[in-house]
Amino acid sequence: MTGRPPREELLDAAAELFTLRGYAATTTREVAQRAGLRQATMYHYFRGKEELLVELLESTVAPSLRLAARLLADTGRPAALRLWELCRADVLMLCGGPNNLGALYLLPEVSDGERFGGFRRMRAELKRVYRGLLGEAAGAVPDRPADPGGLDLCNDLVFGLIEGVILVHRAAPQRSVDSFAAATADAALRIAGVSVPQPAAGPAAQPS
Amino acid sequence: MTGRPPREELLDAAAELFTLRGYAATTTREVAQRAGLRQATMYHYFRGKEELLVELLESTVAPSLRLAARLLADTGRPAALRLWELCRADVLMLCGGPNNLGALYLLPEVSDGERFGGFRRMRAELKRVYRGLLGEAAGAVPDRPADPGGLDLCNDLVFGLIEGVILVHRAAPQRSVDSFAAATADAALRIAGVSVPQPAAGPAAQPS
DNA sequence: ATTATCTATAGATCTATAGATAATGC
DNA sequence: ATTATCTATAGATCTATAGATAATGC
Repeated sequence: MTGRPPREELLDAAAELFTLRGYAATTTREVAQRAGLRQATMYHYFRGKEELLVELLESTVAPSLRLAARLLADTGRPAALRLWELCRADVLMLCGGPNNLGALYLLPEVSDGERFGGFRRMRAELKRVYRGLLGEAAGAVPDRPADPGGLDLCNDLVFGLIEGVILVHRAAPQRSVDSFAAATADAALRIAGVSVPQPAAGPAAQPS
Repeated sequence: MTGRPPREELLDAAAELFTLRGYAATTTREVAQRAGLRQATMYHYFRGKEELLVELLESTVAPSLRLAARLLADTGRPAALRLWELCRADVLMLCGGPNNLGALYLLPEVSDGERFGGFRRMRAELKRVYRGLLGEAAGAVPDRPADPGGLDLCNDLVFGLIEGVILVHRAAPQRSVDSFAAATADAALRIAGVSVPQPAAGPAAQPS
């Protein structure tokens, strides 16, 4: 009747509480209680509260980064299509699942000190892949783009849109994540000025 | 030598600390200290820590809401142009100023309980103005749009982009906010599928 | 023997209030 | 008289550790 391993129960409980109330506002007692354990028992599985957050962050970005690397190397298909897929997958990752895991990225604690450096480095690496695909899709040579400043700005906007969906999803969590992800990927390519590659795979609403 | 009124010093200190470290992680002692006061003196100016955040939130969104109402009523000019101006002004509001005030919108505490309801209502009203301008710009009748679902989705994406710039700005705060705001407004119209109205007023980088 | 869990608690904070004192404005 | 500020502190937490007890696996 115990269900899943206590370690996972603790991570799930932390995910829910951290995303809902924030990191500092969540107590170790609440996390343990939601996992059906006493407060001190948490320390058998984790070094401390911080380790819970580190593990949640890295476990969400890691699969996304693996997919990104795969897509970047897959030079057989058009870059615009691969960029579209990456956008879509990231929106699914950020908004899918029972908890709004993407909300962890917004916690002010994360942009702070040493302890979340690993996550931040992965996130930066992911952004670099976006930039590479964007440069290819826009027809520039990756290592010497015609307009580096414009490319960086465009990359920031696309990346900002993808991270911004966390907020949209938090405001309207009832919407179907699947079609929302496709629509967001469409929007990302529109920001980039790249035509959406695959009408069949992206049947999202095209306003106006 | 005291500089500005203590009330403002306290608000500024709170803005800096809340945006940097978060609400729950910031102590009233730190806020007061940064304002050059003792911890207890804060309670002469504010009912409590919460009131600091409420005041910061409402004082940022209120001017934005006033501008939005003005733009919505200004039916003499094209809706696309007015939408562009609103986007630009909001980005300036969210990213301008010494502190990254927009980051307050991301705090998990804000989406929580009763106490920030006033702010959330203002924000919802602002979003409704976006929707109105977007509907007009897309050529639909405001009260009976041809594709309400598509309009809502598009509105969410545009609004998400605007809020997403908070994250972009947090990641790259050194960029000129002015040109960034114009580029974001351009991107918002591109998401909406509306052509950018005024090339002279929006000299932002157009990638590719 | 090791792993998992619990109770109890030390030590450190943190918010908000109480009450004193100084400064200001009639 | 009122406003602004301070010191001191009550009361409530919260994290992490210590140490005991039960369960598990050889």
